[in-house]
Amino acid sequence: MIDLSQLRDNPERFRDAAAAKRINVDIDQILKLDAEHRKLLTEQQQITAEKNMVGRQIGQLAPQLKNAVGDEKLELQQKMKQMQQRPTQLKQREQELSKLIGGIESPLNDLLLHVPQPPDQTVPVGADDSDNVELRKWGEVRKFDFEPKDHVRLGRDLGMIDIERGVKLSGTRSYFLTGRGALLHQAVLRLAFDRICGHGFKPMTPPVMVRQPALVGTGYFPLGRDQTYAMTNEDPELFLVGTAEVPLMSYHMDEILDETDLPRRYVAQSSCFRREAGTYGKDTHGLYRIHQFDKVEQVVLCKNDIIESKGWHEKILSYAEQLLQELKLPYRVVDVCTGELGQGQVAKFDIETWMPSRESYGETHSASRFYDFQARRLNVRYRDGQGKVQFCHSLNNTVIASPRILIPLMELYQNPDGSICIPKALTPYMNGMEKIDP
RNA sequence: GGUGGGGUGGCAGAGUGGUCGAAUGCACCGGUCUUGAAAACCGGCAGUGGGCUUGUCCUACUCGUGGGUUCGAAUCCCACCCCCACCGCCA
Repeated sequence: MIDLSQLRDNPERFRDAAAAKRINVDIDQILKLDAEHRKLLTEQQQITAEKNMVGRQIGQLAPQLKNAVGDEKLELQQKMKQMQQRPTQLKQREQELSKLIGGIESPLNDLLLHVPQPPDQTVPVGADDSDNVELRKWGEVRKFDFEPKDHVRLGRDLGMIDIERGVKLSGTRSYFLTGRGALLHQAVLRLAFDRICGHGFKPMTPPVMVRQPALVGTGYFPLGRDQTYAMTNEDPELFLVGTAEVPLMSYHMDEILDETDLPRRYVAQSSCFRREAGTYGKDTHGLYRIHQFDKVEQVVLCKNDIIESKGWHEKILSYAEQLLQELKLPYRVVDVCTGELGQGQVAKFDIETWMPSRESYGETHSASRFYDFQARRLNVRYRDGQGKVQFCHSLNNTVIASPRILIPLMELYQNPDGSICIPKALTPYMNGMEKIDP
């Protein structure tokens, strides 16, 4: 959620943001409704104030009336009756206004939920991923002196992946990980979890079914609703999360933290569910784009301070990089351009890992910074040193997402004989196994 | 799934129609006292929105949520959400 008073002061900034992020929202309509809303609100509040005042006077009279006798009692009764007329008159107009106000608030709130957070000044301007700016590269891209197999082939030959049976049960973009495939998947997740805990993140196991407020709060609703699986039999409706970011960020919903509690750092592994609506025919091969996967996610809640936010953004990015370096997977970091930013993101760094079968770097990580966008929607605040209540800043990044990370892992570590070496970092998590032989 | 009880400030806990946004205690902050600390005492201590005369200002809303009754609702009525206890079922 953006700050409405900021939008009033500088609507142009939000019009530009909407254009840059290609989000369709009528800023002028918001300004119009807001002005109307405040006008009616003021009128209504004046009426309510008068009504309340008379009510209070009656309240003072009531005990007197109780004790009074004879003429005095009659007099007071009459006075009371007379006084009671005024609030009744006022109430009609008050209710009229209340109806009008309600009629404005719902479309206004709906529009406000669509307004994007403006990107940070430093973000490269652009329309799509071709405008993303590469910041750095790490590692040597492996040149094969034999014909390499892709992960689907490797997975089938080594009994690690069974896509056919996954599809048989659950339809397109579904899969089984089998045998050593399932082990490798668990190993890489556990390594990631342990490493990030080592950086001071609190391990969590969150719910993956959430109610709507968590999704609205984190900014996935209303705009991303069609990407989310809904359990419509439940009342209230439950949704499967697409990332542990949703429950982790919502953990402190409607709370006021103490400044000394910040920063809050959490990590969770969760299954992630994504409908991938509108991607028919895109990335249909293998385990790149699938409906269900597992991910270790890191989130940070920090003070309302831009410098500090940026610092955390760099840090959570570096934690992911360290992990890829430990796994010796070549990657690059890109500064994602304005057109590719989500509604609430002010800046985003993606890590793309080299995937031989795609002959390109493919996105494996995404580190986002929101400033107070999510905290406003989730109402996550803290009391600062001066006792002032402020919205937190929030950030998140992938630590590892699997099986997508198995694509580079399997393809880059393959040998001419069809076997796969297991990276040193993973062997302890594979019960000492160093190689996956045919 | 069934039955019963209950949701009040950071926490505990009073309040069952009338200046109640709410007693009291704890916690917290400031002060007095003290060499210092503790104790004691004094004072402060919710959030959000609107207005303009931007003030130690006015005002509205908030006692789980949303409606209703009433001149007036934390208090009465209805619906929903949640929690607790017991029973049934169960990984």
